[in-house]
Amino acid sequence: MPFQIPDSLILPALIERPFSMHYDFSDDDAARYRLDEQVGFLLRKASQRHLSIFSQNLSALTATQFAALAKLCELGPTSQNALGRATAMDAATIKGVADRLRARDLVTAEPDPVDRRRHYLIPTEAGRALYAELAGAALKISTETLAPLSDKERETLLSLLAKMG
Amino acid sequence: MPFQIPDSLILPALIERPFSMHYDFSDDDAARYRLDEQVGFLLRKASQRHLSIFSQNLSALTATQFAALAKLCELGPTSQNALGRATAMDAATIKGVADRLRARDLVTAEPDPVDRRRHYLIPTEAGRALYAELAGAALKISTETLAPLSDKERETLLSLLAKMG
DNA sequence: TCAATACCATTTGTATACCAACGAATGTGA
DNA sequence: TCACATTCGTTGGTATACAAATGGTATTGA
Repeated sequence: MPFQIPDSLILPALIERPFSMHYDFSDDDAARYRLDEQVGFLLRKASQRHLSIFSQNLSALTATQFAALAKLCELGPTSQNALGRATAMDAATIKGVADRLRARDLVTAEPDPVDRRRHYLIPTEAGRALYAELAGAALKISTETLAPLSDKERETLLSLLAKMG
Repeated sequence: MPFQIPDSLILPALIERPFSMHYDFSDDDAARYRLDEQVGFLLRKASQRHLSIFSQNLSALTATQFAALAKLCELGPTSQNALGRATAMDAATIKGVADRLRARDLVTAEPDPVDRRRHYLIPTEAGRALYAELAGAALKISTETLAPLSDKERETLLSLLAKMG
């Protein structure tokens, strides 16, 4: 690690500020901000890496489509919006995902006899078979995503992510 | 928490399998798979929450646009693709982001005198001013995203995410 | 019962995100 | 010098993701 000249010697911001600032931060935020250390950037990069591993190991479906199919197989017949809530997709997003799953005959829609607004989504035989066939690969993808971490670190990461909600 | 009937009593999968499987997993992967425990799903949900906090606290730019502008202010004049690499965006993505920043006069493009393929991206005065103005909010967003965690947990999470690449 | 409210599914519009392909320019090695 | 590969920026296509608006339906409360 080479010697780092501190920002305070490089950036004249702290000197050239005769008046008080309009926000609540004591130091020069622009100088302190490091993109590579922000949690949002690290989350985005980790997600990108995961999705890359996913598509390499499971090309039949996207990660989102697999999530919807898996949850639907887990829950059984579910309305479209309810499936969206269970998979963290808003109504507009789950619509597109469900459409693409239906176009491939992995899912069908049945009108709800009680509530005429609703349509149940139901996995087809082909959908259940594909899920059963791919579940192993999906588990392997999770393992591979966490491969850089030790067993204890994996557990820690998952619990911290869950805690962040 | 009401009593939960264990899956083994509901799902006949473990009983109804007379032959060996075609893949390497000893148990019924489809029955073992829980979307809510997979790292990819947890990463997606954490990112969603972060982006929601971001847009609530900083509506002038998207998180991606702010990331590109911040990195450009940090690096100085940079070719478009190089900025994309520095911010984890591929060539097609950074193109759109740079176009939108240029449309708002936060960034300009200058031809590279040595390499006629390249254009330098350079933050304008307005771009630097906006970055300086918003950097504090961006730091606050990171803090708020990590708010459910203790100080020690925050540090742990960031280092584990960084370790995952 | 009826009006206000909430929910369901859909549509439109914008913004990432990535793949694949492309022409132009640059770099390389023999 | 010249074929080859690489890089740069762009384009077209597909797939999330979310905001906002809409029409239809259901629920609720006075």
